[in-house]
Amino acid sequence: MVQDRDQPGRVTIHDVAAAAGVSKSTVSRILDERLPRSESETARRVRQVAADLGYMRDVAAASLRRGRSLTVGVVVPRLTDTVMAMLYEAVAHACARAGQFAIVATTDDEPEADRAAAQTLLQRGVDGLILSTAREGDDFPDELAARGVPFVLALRTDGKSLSSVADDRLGGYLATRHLLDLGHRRIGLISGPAYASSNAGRVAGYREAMDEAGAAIDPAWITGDSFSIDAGVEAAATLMGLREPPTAIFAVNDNTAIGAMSTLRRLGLDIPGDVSLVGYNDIPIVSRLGTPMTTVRVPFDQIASAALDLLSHDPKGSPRMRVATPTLIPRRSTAAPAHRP
Amino acid sequence: MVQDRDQPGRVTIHDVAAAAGVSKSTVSRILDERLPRSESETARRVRQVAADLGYMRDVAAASLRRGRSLTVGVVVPRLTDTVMAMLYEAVAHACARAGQFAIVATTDDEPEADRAAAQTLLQRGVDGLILSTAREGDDFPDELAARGVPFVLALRTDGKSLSSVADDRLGGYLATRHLLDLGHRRIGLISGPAYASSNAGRVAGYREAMDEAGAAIDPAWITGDSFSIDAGVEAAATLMGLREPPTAIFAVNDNTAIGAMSTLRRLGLDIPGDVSLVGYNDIPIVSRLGTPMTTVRVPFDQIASAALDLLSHDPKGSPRMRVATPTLIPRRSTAAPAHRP
DNA sequence: ATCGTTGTCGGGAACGTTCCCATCACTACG
DNA sequence: CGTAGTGATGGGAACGTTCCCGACAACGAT
Repeated sequence: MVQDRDQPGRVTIHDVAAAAGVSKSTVSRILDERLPRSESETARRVRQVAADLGYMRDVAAASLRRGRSLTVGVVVPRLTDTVMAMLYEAVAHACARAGQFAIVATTDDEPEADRAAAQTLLQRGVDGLILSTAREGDDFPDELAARGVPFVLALRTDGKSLSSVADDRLGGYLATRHLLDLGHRRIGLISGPAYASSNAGRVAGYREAMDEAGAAIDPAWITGDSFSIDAGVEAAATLMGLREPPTAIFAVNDNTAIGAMSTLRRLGLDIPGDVSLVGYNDIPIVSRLGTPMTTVRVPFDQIASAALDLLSHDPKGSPRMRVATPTLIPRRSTAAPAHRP
Repeated sequence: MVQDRDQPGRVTIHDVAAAAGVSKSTVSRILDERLPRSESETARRVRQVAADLGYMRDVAAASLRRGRSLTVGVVVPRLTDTVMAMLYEAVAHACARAGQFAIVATTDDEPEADRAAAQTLLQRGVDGLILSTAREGDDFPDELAARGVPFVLALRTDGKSLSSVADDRLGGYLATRHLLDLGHRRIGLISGPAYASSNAGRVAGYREAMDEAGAAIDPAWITGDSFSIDAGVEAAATLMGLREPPTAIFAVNDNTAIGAMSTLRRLGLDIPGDVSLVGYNDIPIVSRLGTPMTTVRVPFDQIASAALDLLSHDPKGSPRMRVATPTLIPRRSTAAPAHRP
C-alpha cells in the first residue's frame, strides 16, 4: 500500500536501503532514471522493495542536489484561449513522455507581464522556459539569453531565438488558395495583432496566394488587430460595410472567425451562401458550429515536442528554428461564390 | 542586476549574509514571509542587500527543509474545456494572492486517471490537491483521506469531503424560472453526465422550478449524458424530434448549449423566435455568438478562493462545504414563446 | 547590585538526495 | 603467482534552506 506523504513515516531512500540490505548509494544509483537500467539481481530486488514500500523520490531533495528540477515553465497569454490551452496540453504531454513536468503562468496579454510570469516560473526552479508570448521588437528574449536562462519560443518567433513554430505563411497560403480555387477573387483578410509573427506569416501567405493568382488586393480588404472574438465582430462589420464587400473572408484565427460569423449572421448573410469563411487553428468548437468551419489545423503536438527537444538539446548554431506543417481542413463554411462579379 | 540562476554564481543566502554582515540565520529569519515583518535597521538593510544582489530563494531547498512547498495541485478533466481553464486560472490567481503556486494535471475524463494525475502532483511535492473530477460513488476521495492527503473538491462534490461548489440547484432553478416567466411551459432539459453532482443539482433546480410553476414534466424532455458539444447536438435533435417539441431548452452546460444551437440552426429554427435556449457557466464565447446566449454565471473566483481557504485551514468538523451563488445573465437567446400552445 | 524577562543573533544540525571517491572482489593477462 | 583492469558497492560530503538552542545584551523590578 502506498504510504501517506506526511509527518509520520515518509519513506525515504534510507528505508528502502535498509529493507533491501544495501546502501543508500546503491539504491540511488539503481533508481536513477538517467543511468542505463540495470537488470542485476540487486537492482531487481531494490526496485521491488521500493515499490512495496511505496517509495516516492522527494523531488525537492533531488532538485536541490542535482541542480535541475526536470520541470519546464510555460508562459501563455491565457488558458481560456483554447489555442493556448491546446498548446499547453501538448507541452504537458510531451513533458510527461520525456519524464519531465510542465508548469504554466499566464500574462493576460499584458506586454510586460511575461517578465513577471517568467520570474515566477524561474523562482519555482524550472530548468527552462517555453514562451508563446513573443512580440515583434520585444527585447525580453535577449534579456533571458543574457541571463543565461534556457528558453524556446513557441508558435511565435522573434527570428533569432530558438523557436518551434508552424509554417504560418504556408497556412495563410493554403487558406487563401482554397478560396481562390473555389472562384473567389474579392477575399477579405481579418488580421491579428501586428506584433505576432504568426499573424505576419499568415498575412504574407495570403498576399502570396493572391499575387500568384493575379488577384489585386484592395488595402481596404485587410483589417483587424487582435486575436479576440470582438475584434472579429468589428472587422467583419467593416468588411461588409465596403461598397463592394468581399465574397469570402480569411480570418487568421478561429476566435476572430467566430466573431465574424456572428456579425455575418446578424447581417442576415448566409455562410457560405453569401460569404465564405475560413478560420485558423482548428480549435475543437469550430467543427461543431451550426456551420462547421473550414480552417487550418496546426500540429500542436509536433510544435510542443520540437520545443521541448530544442530546450533539452540546444543545437548550438545550426537550425535555430523548427517549423511544422499546417493542414487545410475544408468544411461547410466555404463554397463557390454565388455569382461571378 | 538580476543574476542568472546557473552554474557560475547563483546567489545564496550566504552571499546575502556576508554582504550584509550578519549570519545566514538572521537573513533567513528576516526573509521568512510567515513571520511578522520586522522594520528594524538590520531587517531593512538585509532586504536591501538581498534585492541588490538579486537573491532568489531556492524553493527546492526551502521545500526540503520546511516539508511544505507552498504549491497546490489542481486536477481537471482537460484545459481545452474553457470551464476548466477558467477554474484553473481562478485557482492560480487565488494562489498568487496567498503566496502559493498552482500546478495542474489533466485526466482527459478517464475515470481512473485522476489517481494517476494526483500521484504525479503529489510526487511533485504539492501540499494539497484541488479536484474537479469527483464522480458519484467514486471512492478516490476516501482513499486520499485515508492516506492523509489534504484535498478539496471544487465545482463537484461527493457530499462528504471538503468542497467548494456553486449552488447548482439555484442555478438550475434560475434558468428554468426565467423560461417559465417568459411564458414557456414545455421546457426541454439537456442534462450532463449523471456522475457529476453539478449536473444533478441543476437538474434538481429545473424540477423544482417546474413543480413550483405547476408545469408537468414529460420524461422525454430530459435527455443528454455528457458535457460535450456533440452531446448537445444529439440531445437537441432528440428533443426537436418529439411529436410536440419543447419551446425552450435549458442546457446545463454552455458546451451542450452550443451544440444544441448548432442543431437548431441546422433545422432552420430561429433562436429565440422558435426555441429559446439557456446555457450554463457563461464561458466567454457565449456572449459573442451570433445570438448572444442567456446563461448562468458561476463565480469561479469565489469558488477558487474558498477552495484554497478550505485547503489551508481545514475547518475540523464544522461546515465542510462552501457554496457560492450563481447569477442568471439574460441575453438574446431567450424570449417569450411565439404562440401559446 | 542581582535577578528574571524579553528580544536579537549566530552556530550548527537537520531535510532527502546525488555523486565523488575509496574499497573490494573478481577476472584476465603477462 | 602477481598485478593491472573492471565493475559493483558503501561512506560521507555536499546542495541551500530552516529551525532549534544557547549566548548575550538591554531593561525594569526588586
